[in-house]
This record gives sequence, C-alpha cells and structure tokens, in this order.
Amino acid sequence: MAKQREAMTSEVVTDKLNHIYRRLLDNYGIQQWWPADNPFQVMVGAILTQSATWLNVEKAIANLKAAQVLTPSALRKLSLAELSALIHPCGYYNAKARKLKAFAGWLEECCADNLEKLFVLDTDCLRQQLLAVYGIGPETADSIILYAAGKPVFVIDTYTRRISDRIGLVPKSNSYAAYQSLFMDSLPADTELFNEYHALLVCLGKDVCRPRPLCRLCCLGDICRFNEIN
DNA sequence: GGCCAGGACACCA
DNA sequence: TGGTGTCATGGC
Repeated sequence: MAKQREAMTSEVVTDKLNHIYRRLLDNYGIQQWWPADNPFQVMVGAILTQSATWLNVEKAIANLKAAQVLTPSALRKLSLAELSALIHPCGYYNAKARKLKAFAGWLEECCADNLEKLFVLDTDCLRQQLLAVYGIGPETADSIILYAAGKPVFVIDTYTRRISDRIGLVPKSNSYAAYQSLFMDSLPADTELFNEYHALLVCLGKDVCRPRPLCRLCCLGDICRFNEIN
C-alpha cells in the first residue's frame, strides 16, 4: 500500500512537471543554454554567477576576454589582485578570484587542462571531484556537469526552489539533494530536457518569482499557489 | 536608501 | 545537522 502511494505520488509529480515544462516552453520558447563560447567559459561563468546577476557576470567575462586571459593557464599566471580587478563588476571579486585560481589549478592537476579527459569521467566521479575544489558547491558543480560536460543532472538554484514551493512540490527536506531528487526521480535522465527545464525555470524566476512579497502572477496559472492567492 | 541577484564557506551551538 | 555571518557590485 505504501509502495502504491509512493508510486502514485511520483506519477502525480511527473505529470505536474511535464505540464509545467510545456507551459514554460510555450511562454518563453527554447533557451539553448548556457550562454558561452566553449565549455571552459561555461565553467568560469558558473563560478562568477554565484549570487550575482548574469548581466554583471557578462561584464566580468568581457573583461577577461579583452585581457585575453580566459584560459586555464592564463588564469593561473594572473595574480589574485589582477584577477580581482578584471572580475570586479560581478561582486565578491576577491572571493571569486580565489575560487577561479583554485579551479584553474585543479584543472592542471587533474587533466592537464584537457576537458575531454575530464568529461569522460562518470557523472558521480566528476561531481565528487568538482565538489572537492574550493569554491565549487552543489549548484556550481551541477551547472558544470550539465552545461559544460553535457551530462544529465538537474541544477537546483534559488529560482528552482522558489518555484517548487509556489507549485506545491515539497521535497522531503530543505536540502539541495532533496530538491534535486524531486526532479530527477520524476523526469527521464535527459541532458537536453534538464538543460531546457532549468533554463526555463530561471526565465520564469527572473520574470516573476521574487521573494514572496514581490511575487507576481505567472504563466503557470492555477498550478501556482500564489496565483490562486493573488 | 533598501532590496535583490542563476552560492559557497567558515564558524558555532 | 542546521543556522548565521561574510564576501560586494550594480540595477531598479
């Protein structure tokens, strides 16, 4: 009986997630993320976007490009002060400079800057290695795995949590892993689907899903609890 | 002037 | 294990 209830619950979640995906796709269209020229830029962007708006990250990346230092070896050669100055627009520049240096150093150690070698690792192994690098937490690691390595993991960010709460998808706990299980246990492990789904959730989040007092009506209609309240 | 944005880490109880 | 402070700029 318990198993049956669990299965039904999972089906309901799957239906809900599929329904939401179609609504988001209809409303925002295909996103084709991540906005970057190559996998290394995806990885740098994933670190720089920590608690920052993408607009400011773009400025920092433009500075790195203009200085011709958007490679692992060039980042290693820069001093912390030089790197901090270049990424200044995206905030937390001292902390993020340390993170980028740690990341570039790790790339040399683990794969001699050869990302192809890195990406042949299985997902769990790659994730463990990334999480061991200073400055790379669950979300940044999963962004790298999904958008740079092209492996199917679901990225959980602030918007995903907020939207899950809005539509009544409540995980077993408030942890990153619990939210991730909510999506990964109910959707097929499909890189393209996870890529688009997360990108669309961010679109919706940027569009309407501010902290509750500022929440606005969204395209999810009656699926969204706050729309009912509003 | 205050709030918020595609987190992670260190520290503490 | 979970809560809190810190890191910081730029747009609205």
